[in-house]
This record gives sequence, C-alpha cells and structure tokens, in this order.
Amino acid sequence: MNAVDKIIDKAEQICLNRGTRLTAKRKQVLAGLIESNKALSAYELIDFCESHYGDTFSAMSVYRILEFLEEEGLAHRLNIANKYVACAHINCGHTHETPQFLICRECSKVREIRITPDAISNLKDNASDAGFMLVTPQFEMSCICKDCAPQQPNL
Amino acid sequence: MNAVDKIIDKAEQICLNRGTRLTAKRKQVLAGLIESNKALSAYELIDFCESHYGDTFSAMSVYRILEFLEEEGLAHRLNIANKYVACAHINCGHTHETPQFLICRECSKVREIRITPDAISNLKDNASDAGFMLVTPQFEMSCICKDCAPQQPNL
DNA sequence: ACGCGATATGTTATGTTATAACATTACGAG
DNA sequence: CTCGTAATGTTATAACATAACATATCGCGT
Repeated sequence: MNAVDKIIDKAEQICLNRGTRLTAKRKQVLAGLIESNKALSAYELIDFCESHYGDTFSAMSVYRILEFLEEEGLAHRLNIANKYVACAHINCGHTHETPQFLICRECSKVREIRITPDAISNLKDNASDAGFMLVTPQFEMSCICKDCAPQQPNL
Repeated sequence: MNAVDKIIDKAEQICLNRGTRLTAKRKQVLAGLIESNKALSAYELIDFCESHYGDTFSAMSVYRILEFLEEEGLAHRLNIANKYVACAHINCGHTHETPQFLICRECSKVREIRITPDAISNLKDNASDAGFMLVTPQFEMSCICKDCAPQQPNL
C-alpha cells in the first residue's frame, strides 16, 4: 500500500468516526489533491481527476466535495489563491490548530506550518485593539519556494 | 473642501510627483472607495460610482483603474475577500510599510493597521525555515468588527 | 428482502470575478 | 498642430462559484 492510499485510509477512518462517508468520488478528489502535491483550483482538480482516474467530475460535484472535505478537516481552501489543498496532517495525530499556509505564487506548492500560540495571541490582541475580533481560521502568505527562487533573481 | 476632496487632492499630488495622472475617472473610482468607507468588489464599486457620480463605468475600466491605483499605492486589493479598499494612509505622511488588514466578514469594513517589525521578521523566519521566501505585500485577516459582533452572539 | 428517508451525485442554468484583444479618444511634448 | 503615448471604450470570453431541482445510492427498520 502506497503513501497516498495510507492517507486515504486514514481519512476514511476519520470520516467513519465522525459518522460521515468518504465515498468513491470523495476519495478520488482527495487523492487528486494529495497526488498533485500542490494547490489546485477546482477546475484544475477536475482535469487532474479526469485524466488520472478516468471518471467524469462536474464542477458542481467537485465544489460540493471540496466543501465536504473542508468540513471534515481533510482539505483547506486557500483564499488568497482561490485554490484548494489537501490537509498536510491527515496522517499525523496532532489536533488541527490554526494553520499557516506558505503558498508559492509560482508553482502553487504549499507548506502548512503551525503558527506559534504567541504569534496568534499577538495578532488577536492587535486586532482587538482596533475593535476587530479575529475569526480567520487560518493565515495565508504568498511566498516563493526554494525551487522557484532561482528564476526570481531580483528577490 | 471636505475630507474626501482633501484626500483626492493629496492623491493627485502623489501622482504628479510620480509622473502619473489621476484622471477624472480615476478620481471618481478612488472617491468611491473612500466614500463607501468599506471594501467593495469591482462590480459593487461600479454600482456605487454610477449612482453617486452619474457616469458610466465599464468593468474593464474599473479593473484597469484599480490596477493603476494599486500601483500608485492609493488602493489595495484584499485577496481573501476579492474586494478593493482605499489606502488608509493617503493623507498621513508615513511611508507605507507592510500593512495588515482586518476585514469584517459581515460588513466589509476594513482597518488597515501596521504590523510590528518584530512580527514580520518572526513570520519571515518561520517561512524561511520551511524553505519559502515571504513575498506577500500585506497580511489579511478575516474578522468581525465591533458593530457586527452583537449579531454574532456565539463568537 | 423491501421500502423509506436521508445522503450523495447529476444536470442545467446562472451569478460573480477577472482578463484578453483590439478600437477610439484625449493629452502633452516638440 | 501633429505625432506618439496613455487612457478609455467595446466586445468577447475565461475563470471561479452557487442555485435549484432531478435522480441515484445507501443503510436502517421492519
């Protein structure tokens, strides 16, 4: 059993425990996100799944499935990029705290790291001082990854 | 001369100094962003400007003008909301450092605050450790503002 | 095993956000 | 005043997302 299958299996268990079902289509969509190894737009994901799994995926279905995967904590929507990415922590036990996404603006590769509690409370305090309550479930930053950096000499 | 006119005047000077022109249409679009007092989508901005300034604005023009205003540092694109907001610091002299936007997800009111250099370098270091170079020109957070909070008792 | 309600997916249409490509107009330096 | 550049107009279309309703599938209780 390969690494992706293991993650899918784990995801299926997570769904079972929560009383939801990781159906065949949902598995394919999640597998697409994992195998592509980067963030994809809904329509890129459709192309990826259709070419890799030889099945058809309507935009509507994919959006619904993405919504489901988000609710289950198996995928994340990256708002600054209008793209979707598999959760990096399906397999590792730790509970999902406020994540920070580093998104390569060139190749859409994503690193999901954890933000330190200190940094969060700092941000919350600043917002609070300005009369705003932080509700953002995640932080997203536009970056250039190591692989893309050489092509960007002026950075 | 009212407050908005003063800001527009200042914006015009900024453009002059940079060898660009704040044309009539550009003034109207910028004024719309300032007067609406919140973030607007391009199409909301069109409606606002057409109803307030009795002129027509094609989507294409507005997108071009927004691009211009961003280049001049007079407006900002809020990626997490797909909306646009006037720069809060057109009138105050201080140089524009990495801004942090607190965006009310209910009413689109925005506070543009400055992020502390400490916090920035912290974020940069974290990204760097993960092999990503931070290039984000700004940070955006989804919030609930004081005015909208009472309608959200469970927050 | 069967039928029923709930969940999931299919289908069609449409709304929203954004850009491409080319035409026309306005502006300002020489 | 004319010529090149910058700005705006116009039309078309791409890219992202959701609404509304139809059909199919699943699993539970009998």
